Amino acid sequence: MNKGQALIELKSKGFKHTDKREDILSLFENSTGYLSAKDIQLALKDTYPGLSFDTIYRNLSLFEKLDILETTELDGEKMYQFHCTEHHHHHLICLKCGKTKTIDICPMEDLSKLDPDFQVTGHKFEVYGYCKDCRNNNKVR
Amino acid sequence: MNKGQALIELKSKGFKHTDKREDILSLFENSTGYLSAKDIQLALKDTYPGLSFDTIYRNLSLFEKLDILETTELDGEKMYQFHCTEHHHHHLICLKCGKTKTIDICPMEDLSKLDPDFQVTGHKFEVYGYCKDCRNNNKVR
DNA sequence: ATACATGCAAACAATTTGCATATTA
DNA sequence: TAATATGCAAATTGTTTGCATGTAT
Repeated sequence: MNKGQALIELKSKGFKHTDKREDILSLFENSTGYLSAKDIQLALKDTYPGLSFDTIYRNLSLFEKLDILETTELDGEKMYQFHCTEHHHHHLICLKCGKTKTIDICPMEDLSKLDPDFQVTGHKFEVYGYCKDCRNNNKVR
Repeated sequence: MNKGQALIELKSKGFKHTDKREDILSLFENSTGYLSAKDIQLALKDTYPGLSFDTIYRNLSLFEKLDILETTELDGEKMYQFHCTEHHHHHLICLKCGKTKTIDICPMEDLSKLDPDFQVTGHKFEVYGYCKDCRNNNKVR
C-alpha cells in the first residue's frame, strides 16, 4: 500500500480528499517505519498548528479499517505504517526511531500442528533492537 | 516461579507479608494463563470489597520488578502470569480466557544472522486463538 | 518504632465521543 | 445541499502518584 493507492481507495469508498488526510498519508510515504499519533502531530505541527488529535486518531482508525495502514503496539502506544500487501512477513523494529525491516521468515510455517485443540486465529512475531543509525546513540524512545 | 518462591523472594527483599499480596499470588498459582488488573479486582471483590486498583497495580509492578511475574500486552491491557524460569519459550494465548500453553520452538534460533547492522535486543512471538474450552463460544474478551 | 502497605483522591496518558461548525463533492 | 471532516470540550480507559493513615516486623 502507498499514498496513491490509499487516495484511490478513499475516494472509491466515498471519503473526501482533504489536505490533512493527504499530508498524513505523505508522512507514511516518506517513512520507513511505524509512526504514532504523536509522531504525526509533531511532524505536522508547523503545517497545521491546530491539527487535533481527534482528527489524527479518526483518520488513523479509518485508514486501519480500510486496510491502508497496519498497526503494532509499542510500549502502550499504537503505531502505524502502510499495510504490506505483497506477502506475509514480519519486522525488525528499531526501538528508537521506529524504522522497520522485513523478515521473510514466519515461524508459523513450522508450527502447523502446534495443538489440535487450540484454534489459532493470529500470531505476532516481532524483533526489537536498534538500527544502524540509532545503535550508537541508543536511548529508549 | 510459584507462590511459595514469590513469598520467599518478597521476604528476602524486605517486603512485608500481607493477606492481599498472598491472595493475589494465589490467583496466579491457580491460573493457567495471563491475568489483568481487572481480572484480579474481579476475583477478589468478595474477599476484599474495597481492594483498590492502586494496590493491585502497585503489587503487580512490584512483582514484575522482582521477576515474580512476566507480562504481555493484550488489546491495550497489561496481562501478568508467573515468570517462567525454566527455559526460554513462547505461548499460545487464548483470547477469551487468557489461558496459555507453552511453545518450545523459538523462531530466533534460526535467525541468527538477520541483519548484521541491526542490534537485536529482544523479540516477541505469540500465537493467539481460542483454547478447547472456549472455541465453542468464542466471543472476544 | 519504623518502614512498608494501603486507600483516597487526583493526575496522567492515550484514545474516543457528542455536538456544532466547516468543508468537499 | 448533502454528506463527510474537523475542532472543541468532555468523557473513557488503563495506569500512576502524593499524601495521610494503617499495619507488619
